[in-house]
Amino acid sequence: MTVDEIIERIEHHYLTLTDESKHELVKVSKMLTLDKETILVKEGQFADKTYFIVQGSARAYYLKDGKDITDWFAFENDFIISINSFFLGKPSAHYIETVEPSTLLEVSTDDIALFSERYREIDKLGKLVITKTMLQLQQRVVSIQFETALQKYENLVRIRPDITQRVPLTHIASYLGMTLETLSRIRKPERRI
Amino acid sequence: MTVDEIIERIEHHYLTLTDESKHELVKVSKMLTLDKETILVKEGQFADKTYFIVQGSARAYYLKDGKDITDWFAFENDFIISINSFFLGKPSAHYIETVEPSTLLEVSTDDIALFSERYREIDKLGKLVITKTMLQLQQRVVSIQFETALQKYENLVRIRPDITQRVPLTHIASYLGMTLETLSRIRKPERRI
DNA sequence: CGCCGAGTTGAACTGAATCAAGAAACGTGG
DNA sequence: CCACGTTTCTTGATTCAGTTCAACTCGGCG
Repeated sequence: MTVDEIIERIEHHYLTLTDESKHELVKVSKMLTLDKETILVKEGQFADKTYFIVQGSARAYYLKDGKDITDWFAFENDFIISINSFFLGKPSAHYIETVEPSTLLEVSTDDIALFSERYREIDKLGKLVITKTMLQLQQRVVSIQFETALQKYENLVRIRPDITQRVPLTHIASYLGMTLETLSRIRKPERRI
Repeated sequence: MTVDEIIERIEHHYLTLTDESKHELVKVSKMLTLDKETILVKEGQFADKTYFIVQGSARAYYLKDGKDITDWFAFENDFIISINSFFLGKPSAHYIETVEPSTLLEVSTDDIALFSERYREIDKLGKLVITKTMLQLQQRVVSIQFETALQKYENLVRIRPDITQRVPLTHIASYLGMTLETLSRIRKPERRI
């Protein structure tokens, strides 16, 4: 898969870009093929890259009292960045790593900023990504707050049925805000197949 | 306070607008003075207005099994909308009402959409508001997920010390995802003053 | 002055956490 | 291709934070 084809996929999933901005994007985009568990961003680092997931998956996580807490998953056609580093210019509070062997598109944050100023559609693309993220977070707040462990798990599986095949349960448990033991117990009754 | 002055306040808190876009905004903005507990948006309604809070406060809430659950507060210089209606064009899942007697600026969503296309700064203003909301939601997920009831309450009070003076405890409790009884118990030990 | 909604307090209950073992799956080298 | 060690997941017993249900207090308002 070429960078051009990937940009087309971004257009397909988000919005159409002008030829000029697309051309500029292609020039600064780098395709990466990585093993699983490859760290893209470390805590404390200024996250100066934005990643688009072509194939595979990644997660953002942080350490809370030594425990690894996942707080975002990204799959095919998702973007992933360290949001507080990107938007607040602060050192990243998160690590970001691939979960599966993955193909990613990497663009430097500086280029994104430059192109957002220069090309309105790139700015709109950013706005669209942020909007989707915001709506997803909103849903997540509701889900965390008033659903039982089982409901939260079922919700996640409904939205992303293949997640249990692709991501270790530990990460799913911490993402859902429960212990691995609880997740295991919840899953048991429905482990047909 | 005039509409012009309010627009200046928006500029001060968000970003500078061009004279032209400001002028257009003033033309379509309406100032409202409302009693407390005035409903601005009803569930099921297409939320076709955006509100900026000049003075006072408002909240977005929904009914879950008949119970009133607050999921957003807005105070001076905040915007408040029904996000799923605004961004997904769906009927609102939320009610929005004033909490205190309030002064609001009202702009129709159609005008916002029009101006966002026409004036780049308006689009950027929207992006900025969404970005801030996203970051706040992100923080909230972390807070809900791994903090005790006491820590969540203390966090909220740290960010917004006057909230307990301005908003009934029932709303604060549901916003924090706990019962009123729990909130009451938590507050007791520190109810000095 | 008495009522009513908001907040408080108490006692029993419960969903999930914690701590502690085990079982299964996985991959690495012989 | 199998044995061994490591990591991932499961299961069990106990504990605990927060819920639920119920009664009570307080302050404001008609």
